[in-house]
Amino acid sequence: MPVSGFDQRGRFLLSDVIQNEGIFMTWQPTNNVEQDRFDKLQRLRDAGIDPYPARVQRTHTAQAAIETFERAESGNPESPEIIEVIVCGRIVRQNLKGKIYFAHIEDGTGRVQLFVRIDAIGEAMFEHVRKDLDLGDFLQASGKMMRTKAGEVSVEVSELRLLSKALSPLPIIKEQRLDDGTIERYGEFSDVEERYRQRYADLAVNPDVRDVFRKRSKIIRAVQIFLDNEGFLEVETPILQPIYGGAAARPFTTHHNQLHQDLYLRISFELYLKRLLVGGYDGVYEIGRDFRNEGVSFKHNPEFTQLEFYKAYIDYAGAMDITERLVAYAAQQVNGSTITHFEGHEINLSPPWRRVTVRDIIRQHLEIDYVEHPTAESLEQEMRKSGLQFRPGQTRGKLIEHLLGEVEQHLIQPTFVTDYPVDISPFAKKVHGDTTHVERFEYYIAGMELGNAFTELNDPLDQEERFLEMGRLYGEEDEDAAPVDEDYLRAMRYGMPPCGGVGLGIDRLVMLLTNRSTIREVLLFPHLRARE
RNA sequence: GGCUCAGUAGCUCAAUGGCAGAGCAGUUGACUCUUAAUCAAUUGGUUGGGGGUUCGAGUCCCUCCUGAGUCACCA
Repeated sequence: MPVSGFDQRGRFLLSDVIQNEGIFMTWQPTNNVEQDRFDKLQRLRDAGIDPYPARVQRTHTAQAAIETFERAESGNPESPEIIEVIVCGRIVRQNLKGKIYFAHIEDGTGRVQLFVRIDAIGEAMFEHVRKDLDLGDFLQASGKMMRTKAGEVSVEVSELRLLSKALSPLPIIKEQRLDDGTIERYGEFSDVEERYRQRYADLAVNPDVRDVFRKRSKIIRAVQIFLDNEGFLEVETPILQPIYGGAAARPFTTHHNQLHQDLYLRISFELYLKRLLVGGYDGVYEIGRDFRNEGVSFKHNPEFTQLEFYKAYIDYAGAMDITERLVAYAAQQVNGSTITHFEGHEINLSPPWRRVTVRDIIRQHLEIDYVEHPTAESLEQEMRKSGLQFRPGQTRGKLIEHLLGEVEQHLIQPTFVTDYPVDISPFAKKVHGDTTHVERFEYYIAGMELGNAFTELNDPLDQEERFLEMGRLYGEEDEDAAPVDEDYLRAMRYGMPPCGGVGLGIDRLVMLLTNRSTIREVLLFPHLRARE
């Protein structure tokens, strides 16, 4: 029945519509592999086999089936107790050998081999096994646990059910376990773009990738446990904000239709979390997504996961203490060690970390002492003399930040860089007796900034002045200059206890602890440009 | 956004401006203990899209798309 046009759901039907069990399909096999699989699907349906049944039974995971058998075997090596199992999983390797069929199926716990004899399941079913099963299909297998002559613990299958037919082929990876226990791979799915665009396929065939995200989950859990044990309260604050702030970044904007209100996706949690200290909590933290409408790079994604924590009655030195213990704890929990290996570097995360001022670190690496250059003009001149490339006409604070950027790549071992110029740090308290610097630190590991922290400014009048000063520095039209948050100032006027606050880029921490060189490798679905 | 590099079969990759190929997977056949199974035969391509140069373009030129690296940007 040749048809083209729009169907009821608005899908355009490009070609002949195939009617299949009452389902109208617009999908067509795109190559001979898919065509073959589609033919198999039809054959199974014609034989009365549902390729996508709803009911499933499972008594054991792959791992549990093997472990249960091995326990029984070690208890009675001669005639081990009979272990009946029903296991489920995806076919990741199959091998037909005449009238027997071997397959490895994989579930979330690992792989187990199926051993299928034609005598055990009957000729009709074995014919489907011979002809209609593919790598990627999901099976349910019932049978007794046994050990093959080659010594592999397997399920001797008495009943086999198809759970899900895979119409598109997963990229095949063959593996060989070498004598030393390492696994050698033959063939791979390594095209970076396709791996990110089809992360499901990447995860399905690359166990290393699955491990990264298991570790990511563990890291976040470790951070939560650590902070909970330190007496912090985990909270959630608005992602949709009428006024963005707490960082210098361009926001994403959106709109609430019924309220007729423009809203911003948050660029930080800072101003909401500190309102909670005003409210009487001694310590709060939030782990969540920040959104910044800026460039994408190996360490920047438009949305990224941030940890911020604030604790009353500590200053930035106390914040450093918590930070280094937190990171070391996470490393210990996920890797079993506070030593981590990143791109050839061995990095020791054990406290205490090196502490050095912005001024000293720049002096050490670039031989420029910005204190000797009290104006932007003078500092620019000095920077030009050193052959540095930079955008002219910036504030002195921005220039100092640029200098720090030049130093960043050298900070491999964990380093707290402290005492920042006041004009780039509107939420930090000034260093006692120094009106030009604030009690702030950023911390660097493996040449990457992991986070940023201050002795939080709790003087509402100073804060208001800083807001206004920022506005003057950035200019009205600069989106990086967040609007003055009057409600935040009102909160400050009720009184906020002295406190320290820390931000930590979770994605970068995951990069560090999993030895991945780009943020995209630790994001399940990194942002990519849409394909046309 | 600038610069550099890359895009060839489902996957991983070859191909001096001269017949678009291999391995894996797939298909057909053999095999009742395989495990990168093996053996025999075999299908599969708009070489990212469009344009140009040339007798002839995967290859050279222009342009667009996508990605990677790098710079710029990024409290």
